Amino acid sequence: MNDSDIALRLSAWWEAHARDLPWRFGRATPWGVLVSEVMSQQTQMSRVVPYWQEWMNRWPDARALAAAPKAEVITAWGRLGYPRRALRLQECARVVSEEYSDELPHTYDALIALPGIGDYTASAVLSFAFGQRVAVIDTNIRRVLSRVFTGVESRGGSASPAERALANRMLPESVKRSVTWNQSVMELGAVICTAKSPLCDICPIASGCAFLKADRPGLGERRTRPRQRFQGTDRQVRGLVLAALRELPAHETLARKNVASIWKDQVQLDACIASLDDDGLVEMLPDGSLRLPH
DNA sequence: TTCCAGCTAC
DNA sequence: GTAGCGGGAA
Repeated sequence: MNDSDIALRLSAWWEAHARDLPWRFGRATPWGVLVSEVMSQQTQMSRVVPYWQEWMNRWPDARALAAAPKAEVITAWGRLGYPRRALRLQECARVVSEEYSDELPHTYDALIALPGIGDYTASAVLSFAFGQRVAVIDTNIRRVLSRVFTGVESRGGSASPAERALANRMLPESVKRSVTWNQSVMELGAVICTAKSPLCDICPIASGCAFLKADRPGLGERRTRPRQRFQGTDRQVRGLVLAALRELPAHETLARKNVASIWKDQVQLDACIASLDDDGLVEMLPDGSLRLPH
């Protein structure tokens, strides 16, 4: 199977099996696509769908999100994780509505300059929302291209120059095909060519895969840096603090004694509250009570 | 345990 | 280059 065959098979597989996500198939505005990408950073799409529906229903465009109270934005982010993304998305909305007349810019340089938008998200918006020919490089595409064309697992950390070169080399010349390529390679990585248990039996390009041909060397070995434990970490404590604040009726504050009961270790708790305050996710009042920012 | 459509600050 | 950042699911 040559490169062209692989692209054709993937394209056919995409047509038949693409998940019916609500921001796909031209049903979302460019802003809606961007929101879906930000919500999907380090987060499974299946978890994103209900949040995205609710979010876009409430704030259909950048202008609407820019005008929303911070507390509502943080609350609406719910349990998606990495709540700083919510604040950055709102900052992004502010820039887009004020500097770009509520229309997302169409260039990589302008997109990547927006808060919370990095290389992946900028490229994804250009390809998926604007139909431009750009190599999209995320964890799925890195894994799939590396396996299929190099026969080895991609490594953790940021994409290497070799991986970027590979992604650019394999990107079809045709603008339209390049978009389908990005979509289908990423989708294959998400549902077939997964990290730990790839379903090679039902993979449409198994017969052209160097990784399978080599008997899947190194499958299951740890490729990323060891994860920080969650129990007892600042991340858990920050999550507990925010969860407590989200439960409050709008505009209410959490009294100091209730704040203290969130976590046993008061030193760690205070440090976490300070970092949340730094991030702009909470506000500390002089009397020691706490609330979501306005 | 690892991984998940990453970004940012250091 | 890498630590820190949530929370859920396999």
